[in-house]
Amino acid sequence: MSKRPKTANNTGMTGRKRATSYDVAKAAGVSQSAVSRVFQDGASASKAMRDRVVAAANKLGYRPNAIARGLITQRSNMVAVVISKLTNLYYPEVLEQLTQRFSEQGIRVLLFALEHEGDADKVVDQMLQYRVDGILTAAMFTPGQMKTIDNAHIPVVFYNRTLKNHQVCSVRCDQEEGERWLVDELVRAGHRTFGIIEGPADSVVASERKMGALNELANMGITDITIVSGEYGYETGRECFSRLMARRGSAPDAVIAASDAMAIGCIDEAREGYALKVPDDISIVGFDGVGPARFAAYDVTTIRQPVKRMAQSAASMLIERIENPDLSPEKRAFSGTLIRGSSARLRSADE
Amino acid sequence: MSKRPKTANNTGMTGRKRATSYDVAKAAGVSQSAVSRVFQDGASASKAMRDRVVAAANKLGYRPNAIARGLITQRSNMVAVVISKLTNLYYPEVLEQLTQRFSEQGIRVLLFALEHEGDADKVVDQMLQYRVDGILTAAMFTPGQMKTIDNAHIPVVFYNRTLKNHQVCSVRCDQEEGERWLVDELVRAGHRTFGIIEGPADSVVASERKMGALNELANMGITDITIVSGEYGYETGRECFSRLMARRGSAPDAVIAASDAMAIGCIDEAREGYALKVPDDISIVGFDGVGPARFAAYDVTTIRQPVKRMAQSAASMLIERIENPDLSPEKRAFSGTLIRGSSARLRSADE
DNA sequence: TTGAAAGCGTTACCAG
DNA sequence: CTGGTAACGCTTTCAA
Repeated sequence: MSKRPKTANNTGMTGRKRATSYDVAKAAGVSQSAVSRVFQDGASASKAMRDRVVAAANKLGYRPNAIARGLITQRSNMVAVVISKLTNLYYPEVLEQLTQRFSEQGIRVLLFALEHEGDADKVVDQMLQYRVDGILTAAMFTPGQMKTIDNAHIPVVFYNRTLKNHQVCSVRCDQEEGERWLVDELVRAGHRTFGIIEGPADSVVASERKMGALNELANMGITDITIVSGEYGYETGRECFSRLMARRGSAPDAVIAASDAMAIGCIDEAREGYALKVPDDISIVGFDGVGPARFAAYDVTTIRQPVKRMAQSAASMLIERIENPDLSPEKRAFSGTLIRGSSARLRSADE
Repeated sequence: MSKRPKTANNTGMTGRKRATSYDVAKAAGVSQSAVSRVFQDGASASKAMRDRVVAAANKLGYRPNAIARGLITQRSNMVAVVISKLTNLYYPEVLEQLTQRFSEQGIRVLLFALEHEGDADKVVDQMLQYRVDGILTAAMFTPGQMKTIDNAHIPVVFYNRTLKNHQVCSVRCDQEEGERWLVDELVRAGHRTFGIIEGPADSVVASERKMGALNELANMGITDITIVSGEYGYETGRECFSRLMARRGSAPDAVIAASDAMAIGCIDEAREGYALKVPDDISIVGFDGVGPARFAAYDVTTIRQPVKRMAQSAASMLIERIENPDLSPEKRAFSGTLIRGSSARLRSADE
């Protein structure tokens, strides 16, 4: 008989409390350690013992307490996933892939949804309190936040972001390359005057895209460029297009939008507000290759990110770092795919 | 000096391990219980003590271990959120609202993303192991799963679903009422022949919508009805519309689709595949009122669910049940709003 | 207000 | 292979 002070509900399982390994041990007539081993992976337990324990456990509805396990093993088997604007059309797919991949590896996802990329301060504290084994973030951290996280020795993987002056793991789509392709195609198809619809200021992705486009436009000797900016999203896209027209007086040959959602907004505003035909009167391109970009009414010319591969790569990278904390930082960049939709006048692919 | 067997890293904080309340206590020259109290809500601690502890804690980068706390308090402060198809256009907004609301209350979200509604079996086990305080689910549970959950005394709130023969909490949008409105409007505007694009078979929401529409069509004496079915989503919508046309030979007056995404698919297929003008030749309506339904090229006539209110209501309902487990089950039904888009020929609102 | 000590439900280590 | 016992880091009586 165990010397351990008994728990309050040993009087017949009528209580509200859940069964513990002690309850199972008693019911099966074995030691508590034995029960523990039966529910572990590399267990050493005879078949006979295993059967008795499992039977007792089932009868009592016993499940190992992952919280208690985490306390002793120093592994919560939870990772934090940080995402800024969940309604972004693009992130749901990322999130789905991530949770799926983590879940295959027996890792649970603690979700932190930020209103804006800058809101990370409170959540960093939460993540640390919950002792997540790793962090996968699609939002920026400040140097101070990174220091806090590093001090706690928690591996971090950035998704489509990176931190300057700081060695970090990241998985990203090469935004600049993508913009370069778009610009090249547009210029070679004869476009000479450009509008650029820039994304929100606090988004690194947005500024990479803008710089990528601007640099390549400069390379190609294009100088007639008008830039307007706003949040991501459809409504903003429409409004930005109006501002663009107001600023220029007439339509540019092509508009490069920071996201598909903005591109779609531009297309609608061009058609409805200015009676422009897309792509006959104006070419409009986006970025991401998300679902609605494929809707027939838009069929946006865009760069599709290999979301699935990126997400899986990011998850694997984080898991590796959790298992082996001394791995050095690594950056993986994926190329997007040019989607020749019908929202831009490009030369045909085989030309 | 504490009698407690010291931890391995008391030799000067150079180790990799995180600071514990013992470390802080030693650094501040107080007892460990004191540290604990300083980091609690209804604490009783003198200002002097509080200051010393906080100072020491900051120096050591101490954060209370939420896992250990959960073990002793029997409250993980985590809820499970179960969502079936995250890429559904509709769920991201729900998820964003939920996490926001929970986070305000100091509750963390453990996300379980299912591929299909039927995949809940493995995740139920996980939720129980992690001792979540409550479950909010936008996927169905089997009676067996519910029994498991009930045995563990974990409160559950269903989102847009309910369980027959089982008293459960739920928050839903009245799908049948919504379909009734759509049907009424369409019939009163003169539509007499109908196509119904049904959602996936394992979705309760989908079948409620279908039944709502069928019942009201019967009430209105409409008999010319063709039903085709498929998964939710744009591509399926297009394909379903083709099948509908093939089955009927000619276009019906109106098509009632199970979701906005399917409605959008129908619109594109009607236009591109059959050269039909929407809404002149055919009226097409959807359900949900999600973002892309508002894109100008579609402007879907639909029922908008009050997602924000629903999500907040669901979160509150669950929190109440966590705080007071004996509250009786409660069902809340919200009415949607008819959005008079331009994808259907309705009479004007003030007629 | 403060401190000592007893758990919370596991896993890890160590004899047998 | 099995059982006993010491942590894991915290909250919670209970005395002082």
